[in-house]
Amino acid sequence: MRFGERIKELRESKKLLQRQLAASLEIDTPMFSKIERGERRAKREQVLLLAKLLEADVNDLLTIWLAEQVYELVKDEDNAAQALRVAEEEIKYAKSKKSK
Amino acid sequence: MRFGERIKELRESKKLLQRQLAASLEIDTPMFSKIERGERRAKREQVLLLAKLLEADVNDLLTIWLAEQVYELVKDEDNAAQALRVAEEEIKYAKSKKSK
DNA sequence: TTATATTAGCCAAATATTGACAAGCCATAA
DNA sequence: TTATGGCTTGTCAATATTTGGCTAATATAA
Repeated sequence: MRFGERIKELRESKKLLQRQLAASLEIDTPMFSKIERGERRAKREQVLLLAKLLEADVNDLLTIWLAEQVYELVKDEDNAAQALRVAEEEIKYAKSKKSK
Repeated sequence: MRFGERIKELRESKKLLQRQLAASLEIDTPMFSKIERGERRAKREQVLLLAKLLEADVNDLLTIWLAEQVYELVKDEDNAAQALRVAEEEIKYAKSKKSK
C-alpha cells in the first residue's frame, strides 16, 4: 500500500476534504492532491501531523512513507533486493553496536 | 563494507593513486578522496567506470553503492528495519508482475 | 446548468548536490 | 631542517532537484 493511497483512504473514511487537511498542513490543495497521488512526497513532519489529524498510527504511516522512498531509490536496479538485504544487515549491526 | 572503503582497498591492491583514478573519472583528487571517505557519493556511471578500472565485479560494487544510499536514507528512523522489509516486499511484487 | 472537489501544468523560490580551487596535513626523503 | 608526494579540509560558485503556489482544466454532484 502506497503512502498516498493510505492517506486518501483514511481521509475519506473520516469524510474530510483535501482542502481541510491541506489547510492543516499549511499547503494548498493541489499540493495535497499531489501527495495523495504520490506525485510529491510528504515531509516527515507532515506525516506526523497527518497521523494526528487522521487518528492513525504514526509508526505505521512512517513505515510506509519511508518504505516508499526506499522503493523509489532502488526500483530501477537489477540488484535492488540484494542491496536492501545489505542495508538491512547494516541496520542490524548499527543497532547492536548502539545497544552495547 | 562501505563503498568508499571497498574502492580504496581495490585501488591500493592495484597500487594506483587517487589522482590516477580521479583523472579517469574526470574529477579532481579532492573529490575522489571524498568519495573514498564517503563524504561524497559516486554517481552510478562512476561506479561502472570504477569497476572496469579496478577489474572488480560491477554487480558487487553497485550493490554496496546502492545499499549505502538506502542505509543513509533510513538510518535515523526507529522503524528502518520494518520499512526495508516493506520495500523488499514491493520489489518482489513488482518483479512478479513484470515477469508475467 | 451551477457549485464544489480534485487534478494538471507551469513557474519561481528554496534547498541540496556537485565540482573546482586553494591551502592544509602527514609521512618520507634528502 | 627543508622539500616532495599523496591525501584531506574548507570554502565557494555553478548546477540540479525539490518545494510550493498560482491558474486553469477536469470531474463530480446537486
